[in-house]
Amino acid sequence: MNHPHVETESILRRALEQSGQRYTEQRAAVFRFLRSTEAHPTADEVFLSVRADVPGISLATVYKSLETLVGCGLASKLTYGDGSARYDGRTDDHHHLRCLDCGKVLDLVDHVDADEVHRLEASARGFRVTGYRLELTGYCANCDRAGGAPPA
Amino acid sequence: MNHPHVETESILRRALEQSGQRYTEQRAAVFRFLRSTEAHPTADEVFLSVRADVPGISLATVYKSLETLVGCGLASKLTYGDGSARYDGRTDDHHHLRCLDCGKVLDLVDHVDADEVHRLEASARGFRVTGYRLELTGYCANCDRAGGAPPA
DNA sequence: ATCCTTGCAAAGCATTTGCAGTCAC
DNA sequence: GTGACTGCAAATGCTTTGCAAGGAT
Repeated sequence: MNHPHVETESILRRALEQSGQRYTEQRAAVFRFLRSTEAHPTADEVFLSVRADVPGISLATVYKSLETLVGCGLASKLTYGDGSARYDGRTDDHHHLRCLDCGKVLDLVDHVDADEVHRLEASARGFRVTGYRLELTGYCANCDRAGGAPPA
Repeated sequence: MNHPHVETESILRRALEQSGQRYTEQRAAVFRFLRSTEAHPTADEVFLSVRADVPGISLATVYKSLETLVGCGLASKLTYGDGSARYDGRTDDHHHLRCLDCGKVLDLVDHVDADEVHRLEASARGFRVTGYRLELTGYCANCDRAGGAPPA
């Protein structure tokens, strides 16, 4: 943690090299921004923020960069039905809370118990399980307070 | 289970009445088809199948009908990143297996233990949880056999 | 020098919408 | 008879693509 910027840059360089791709200012800026936020931004939000670092960047390049990062395992794409995809710079195994009112996505700081996961895998007969995704839905503190939410 | 068609029809009539909406041949055909399959079809697949019952139906009407059914709680919408949404006529609480190769969605005949769910809810501080969604990903018997899948 | 990447504009695809005619109640 | 629903076509919104110019190795 001594040189966070340098470390981030070399992580990216290494990952790109491994797949025969090139290090560019645009990809670096997108990667840096994703690492700096917990807001799970949409492609457009990434675009708007990254323009501060790289003024001429285009939305198409942001999409391409995000796809590249996901392909390298440096980010993940979260897809919900409503509107656009969101991107997450965290690569460790974790899960999400999603507000049904404002659409905000929060990190869940807990895991499904490993035994429970194995039990579920066992009931998936004839299917080779390689991963899982869990999402709790409900209402965030802000929207709950606003009273826009049914009491379930 | 003596008159499955009749029962299906009255379930739909009742649900529509409750929300001030009308019973139509198109909605009935979409509902019947969703109930008859476990294939988790896309809107387009629903459209193609339902045309056998209601030749003149339009894709827009299929979309509207599916939305109506979801709104009445008679179906649910499954959204993954790849392409189009899928619809599920089952309304009981259950989860899914999704093949990363062919995209097929299967039902998981098991639940997350209730205690485990409560434990996770408790770690979602400041967030009122109203539901959750779990999806196991991997490779179905067909695709696994075909060898198109990395060994994890 | 090679060939990957960018930015632009246009295309693509799933889904939604506006509206006149039709139908359920 | 009234208001909701259908079908058509056009529109929308997110994302991807083709291509010429520029940049990384």
